[in-house]
Amino acid sequence: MSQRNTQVTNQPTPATDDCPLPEVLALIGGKWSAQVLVELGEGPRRFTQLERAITGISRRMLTVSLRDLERNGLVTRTVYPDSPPRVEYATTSLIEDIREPLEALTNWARLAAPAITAARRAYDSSADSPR
Amino acid sequence: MSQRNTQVTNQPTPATDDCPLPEVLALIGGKWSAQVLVELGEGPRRFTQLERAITGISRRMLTVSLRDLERNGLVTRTVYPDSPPRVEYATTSLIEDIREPLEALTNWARLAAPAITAARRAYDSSADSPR
DNA sequence: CGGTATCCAGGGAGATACTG
DNA sequence: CAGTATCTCCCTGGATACCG
Repeated sequence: MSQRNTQVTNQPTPATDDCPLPEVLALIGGKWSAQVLVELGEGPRRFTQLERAITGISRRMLTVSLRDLERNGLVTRTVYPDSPPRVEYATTSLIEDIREPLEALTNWARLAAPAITAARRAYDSSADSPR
Repeated sequence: MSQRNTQVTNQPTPATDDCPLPEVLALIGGKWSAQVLVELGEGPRRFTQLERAITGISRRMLTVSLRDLERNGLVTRTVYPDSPPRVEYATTSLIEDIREPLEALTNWARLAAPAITAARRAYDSSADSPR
């Protein structure tokens, strides 16, 4: 008898339950995943290409991010039996449909950045003491 | 040389590429922020309203999320000097412009969910042998 | 009602070293 | 070139208790 949860949520359906937005953000919300996707959006890239394009990323985190994206079907990994070894990463068709929303978000970020900075400053100086 | 530095922002911010997508995701990429925004998108809400609408959130995390969103100028907090105390949260105009991209992402999530699940299953079963 | 304060577990992420 | 393997740090987020 696997009883779920002893919570008293007898409400029908909370509006946020069927909202998969947090799950999307979990997919690409990692520190580097978004940048990897953006870079791969330009076209297929090799490992070291990505490593050099994304400032500050380590080999490990690049690997982890790529594996994660690959696991979720967002990028493909193709190994060419060359010497030296050559591996190419590319976005899948799954990505195509979020390119535009993602670009919209990026665009929004550029426009909203000043306001956000101002809001932060105002909040930080009024809420409590600096330092 | 190829210094394309036109801004006077001498902040110690991590000078990533000129792609602010990661920063957007940092704004709303928390576990609950997105759901709070979605809920507030329906209209102004009180604290306990939010707490009950968002299944699984704790008081602390709701407070933290709201404070964070408020600090970044994405939501407002209005205290009415009533008894019992009454506090209302609402989205700011900053949010208006990302409502649509966010909804697009949500929509994409619904459509892509099966493919993602399948990709995960395939990856997990083919990557290597369990055990 | 609308929060804070405190403690604690888990994992995201960095640094470093080694490998086919 | 394209990764793994550890080890560690620290931040996020959960649980609980208390406060104005």
